[in-house]
Amino acid sequence: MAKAGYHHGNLRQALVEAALSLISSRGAQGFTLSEAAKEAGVTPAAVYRHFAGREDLIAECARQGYAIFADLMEHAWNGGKPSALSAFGATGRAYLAFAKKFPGHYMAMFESGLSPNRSPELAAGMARAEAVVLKATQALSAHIPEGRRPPPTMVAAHVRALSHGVVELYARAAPGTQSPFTPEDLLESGIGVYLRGLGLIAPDG
Amino acid sequence: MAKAGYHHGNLRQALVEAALSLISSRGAQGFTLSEAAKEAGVTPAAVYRHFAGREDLIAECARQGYAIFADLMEHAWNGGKPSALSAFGATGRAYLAFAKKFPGHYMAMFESGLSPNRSPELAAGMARAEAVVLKATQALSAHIPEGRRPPPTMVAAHVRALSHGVVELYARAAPGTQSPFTPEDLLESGIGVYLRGLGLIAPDG
DNA sequence: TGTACATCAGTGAACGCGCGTTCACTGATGTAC
DNA sequence: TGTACATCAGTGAACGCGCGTTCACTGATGTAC
Repeated sequence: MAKAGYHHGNLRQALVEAALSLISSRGAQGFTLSEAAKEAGVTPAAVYRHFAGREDLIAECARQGYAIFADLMEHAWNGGKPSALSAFGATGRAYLAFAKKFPGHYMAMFESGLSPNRSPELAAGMARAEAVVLKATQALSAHIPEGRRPPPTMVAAHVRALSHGVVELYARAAPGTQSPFTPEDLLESGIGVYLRGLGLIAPDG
Repeated sequence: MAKAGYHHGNLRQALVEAALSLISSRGAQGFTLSEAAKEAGVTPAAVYRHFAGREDLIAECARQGYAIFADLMEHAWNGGKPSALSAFGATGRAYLAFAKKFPGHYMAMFESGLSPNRSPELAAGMARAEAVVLKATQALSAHIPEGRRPPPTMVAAHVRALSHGVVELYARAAPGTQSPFTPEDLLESGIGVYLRGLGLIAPDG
């Protein structure tokens, strides 16, 4: 953690954090390598000691994001305890909490336009995060009345889409797209109605 | 439509169309004024005869987008005929169809980061489009059993979020985020479950 | 129909800027003896 | 403990590039007479 002098000490992570901060305020497209270097107190050329280039730095942001995201989701799911339903609700809240607390990571993961297939590490992070969501929807699926049991992958996609939509439209300080409801309320209530539609909550509950 | 020679004839609209094409392929952030000018067969400086600058050109794309969008939504809603429920489904399909058919407009409207409040014209377009959605959810609301009738603005927000999420995650040729379902199927089924949750479709329907 | 002239949509050169990336280098660190 | 040396993280200058924007200009168009 020695910070002064010629050698930075922990430049790699400092660059990642500078990049995350810039991405969250300017978007992944608007982020520049030079600015990240400057914010870390270092020459642009120094970045190339640690990353192959601009894209590689963004990819590392995404990679760390997937790791945090998957951890948070797994922790929220908690093996489906105390009940699949309540644990499912917890993962929904965790999704939104992640997006709000780590906007730079979220943007690097879902809005940077870079493919998770660009490196095995990225793909693995993505897969791990997705596995949690799928596991949760599968567990939930067992409680759905047989007649109206959509494929768990479809339920997962619905929930992902709703969550992502709430984040994009209502959880950002987006100018002009305000709403009288908090994103938390919107997601909670939206998922509530959806689960009722699946027969997982009593119609009058 | 005279196209040859020194004067272009309809440069303003040609620039808008070039911009839309570029935005849809590179994103609103990645779009450049110079490239749009080149694609329209004109010097970058010529753009300034018709637009105040880069941002103004993007804003015009968004403005035209809101107009098309509101028209499509109104047409789909069709005064709530033959039934509020079926008309509502039509507006959902229209939303997705718009996003797929006019990706440049969609991105300029919802992903460019520019505020609808930057000009009265933009704000009006936005408001008109939103009014259609709200009208539809209000009409729908009348058929919801009283006990579980959320505010229509909340229902509108849920539907918007789900639609936007489906577009962003599943309707783009997004690398690595594939799904075995078409975006159309996802939106249709997702809204179906949701409406069931509101008590608008019979539980076993 | 023909000419003079006002209008204005486009040109092309220039500007200052910040970008990503490269390169030979230099200064700090840490290890071998 | 002290010295020589290998390692390597950072510097700083340079590159070519494309950007948005400005400016004086010029060529085409259309109108008045």
